[in-house]
Amino acid sequence: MTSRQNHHRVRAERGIPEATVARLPVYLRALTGLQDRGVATVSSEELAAAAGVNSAKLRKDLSHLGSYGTRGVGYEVEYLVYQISRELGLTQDWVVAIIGVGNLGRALAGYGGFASRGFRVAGLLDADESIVGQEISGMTVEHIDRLEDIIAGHGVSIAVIATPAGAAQGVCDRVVAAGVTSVLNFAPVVLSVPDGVDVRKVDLSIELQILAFHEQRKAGGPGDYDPVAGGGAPPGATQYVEA
Amino acid sequence: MTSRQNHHRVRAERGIPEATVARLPVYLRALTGLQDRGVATVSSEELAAAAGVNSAKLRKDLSHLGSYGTRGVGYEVEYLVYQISRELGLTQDWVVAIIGVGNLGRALAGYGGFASRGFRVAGLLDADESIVGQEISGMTVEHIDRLEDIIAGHGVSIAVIATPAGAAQGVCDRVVAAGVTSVLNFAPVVLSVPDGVDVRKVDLSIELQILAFHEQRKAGGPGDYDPVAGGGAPPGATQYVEA
DNA sequence: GCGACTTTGTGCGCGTATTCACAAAGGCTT
DNA sequence: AAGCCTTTGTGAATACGCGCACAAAGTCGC
Repeated sequence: MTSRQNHHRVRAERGIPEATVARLPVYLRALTGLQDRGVATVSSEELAAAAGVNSAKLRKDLSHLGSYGTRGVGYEVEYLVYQISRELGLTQDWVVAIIGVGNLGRALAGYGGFASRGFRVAGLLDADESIVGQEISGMTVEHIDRLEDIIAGHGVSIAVIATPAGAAQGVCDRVVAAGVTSVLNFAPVVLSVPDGVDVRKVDLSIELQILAFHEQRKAGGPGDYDPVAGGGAPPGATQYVEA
Repeated sequence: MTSRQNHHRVRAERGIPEATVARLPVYLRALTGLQDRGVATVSSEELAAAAGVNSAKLRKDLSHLGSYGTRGVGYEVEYLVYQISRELGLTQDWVVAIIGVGNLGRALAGYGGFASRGFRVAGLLDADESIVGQEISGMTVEHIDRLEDIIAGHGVSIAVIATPAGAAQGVCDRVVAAGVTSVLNFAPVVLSVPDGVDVRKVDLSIELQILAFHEQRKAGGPGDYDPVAGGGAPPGATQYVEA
C-alpha cells in the first residue's frame, strides 16, 4: 500500500509530537541568533517571543527533549542549541541531491542554508542535454541517467525534486527505488510513495492561494471584489502562519 | 499590539476551517487536471485519491462550501472548479510584488504558477544598485525606494519577501505600512506584523531539518551519542551561520 | 414506477494540540 | 539559613482535526 503525504506519523517510543518537531528548527534558528549576539541564557518567555510562539508551548516542546532548563533562570543557549541539533539529527551530515535544474533548482543550488546546517549537496541532475555539463554554484550538472549512480555513490539520503510536474512522480519512483527515504518535493503534484518514505511538499502556488482566500475574506467575503483592500483594520481578522 | 506567527483561527461566521482552506488548492489542482483530461464528473473517492487524502475528509471539506455533489453520482468537475476558485478568491486577479531579486526572487519571477492562477506580478524590487534595471522574465527590476509607489500604483495586495534575513523585517514593515495585508515570506526569520496581516512562511531549511529528524529516527533513533555529552561543551558540533 | 445500487453528507468517538494556571524547584539576598 | 522571587515543567481543560461508519438521497435498470 502506498502512503501519501502524511506528516502525522506515528510516534516512536521516544515520541516527540510532530507539531513539536516542526517547531524545533524555528527555536534553533532563534537560539543561534541569540548565540551570535553573545546571549548565554534565555527564558522561555524571551525565546518564545523570538520564535513567535506561546511560551507554555515552547516549554512543553522543550520538555519533550528532556529537562534542559533551570528554574528561576532559564535555558542555557549553547546547551539548548546542541540538544536541539542532536535531536533533529543535525550533528551529522546529510547528503542531498537536487533533481531538476530549472529556475528553482538553480536557486536551491545556490542557497546558503544548505551547507550551513549540515546538508551537503552531492549532485545536481537534469534531463535536459543543454543543461547537463553546465557549472552551477560550483557544481557540474549531471545527466539524470546517472541518478542511481550518484545516489549510491555519494550516499544520498534526501532527494530534492524540482522538476516540472510531469516528471516528478517518475523521478520520485527512481530515487525511492534507489534507496532514498526522504523527499522534498517542489513540483506541484501529489507524490505517491511506499510506506516508510517521507515526503514534504513546498508549493508556492498553494501558499498564494491560501493568502488569497484570507485576503478576500478581509475584503468582504467570496464574490466581493476589491483587491486594493489595503490599509483598513479588518474586523475579526485572522492570523496564520505555519507551513 | 503586535501579534506574531502563532496562530489561531478566529472563526468567522462563514467559518471554513483552516485545515480545509489549506487543502482546497490541492483539490483544485487535481480537478483542473481531470478537466484537462475531459472528465466531467468525479466521485469523492477518485478525487480524494488524486489529491492524496481520505475520501471522508474530502467530502467534509467540500461540505463546508455547500452541497455541490449529487448522491449516487459524484461531483461535476467544472462546477466544483468554479466553486472552489470562487471560495479561494481566484475569480479575481491578485497583484503581487516580489521584493528581493536574488537567486530565489529570480526563480519566483519566472515561475509559471503565478499567472495561471490569477496572480499578476506587478513589480520586482531590490536594493542592490547593480541589479536594479536588469530585465528579468520580461520585467525590469525597480529600486526598493519605489516600493510604496509601486504598491499604491498597482494596487499590490500580496507581497512576496525573498530578501536576505536581515532585510526582511524592515521590508515587511514597509509593505504593511503601505497597506499590504498578505505576506509570503521566504526569508528565514519570524516576521512580526500587526493584527489583521497574514503571513505565511516558506522555509527550505526548516523542511530539510524536519526530514533529517525523521531520517535519523529511521536510521536508529537520535542516538549516535556523543561521548562529550557534557553540559556546556557543545563539541565540534555543527556550526550554524545565519544565511 | 420500483427496487437495487451507488455515493454523498455527517454524527460520533478518538487522538492530538494548545493554552491556562500553578506547584515545584532553584537562585539570590539579607 | 531562611525567605523571597523568578522561571520551569506539567496537570487539566478546551479546541481541533481526522476517519469510521451509516443513514439519507439520488440514479439507473428493468
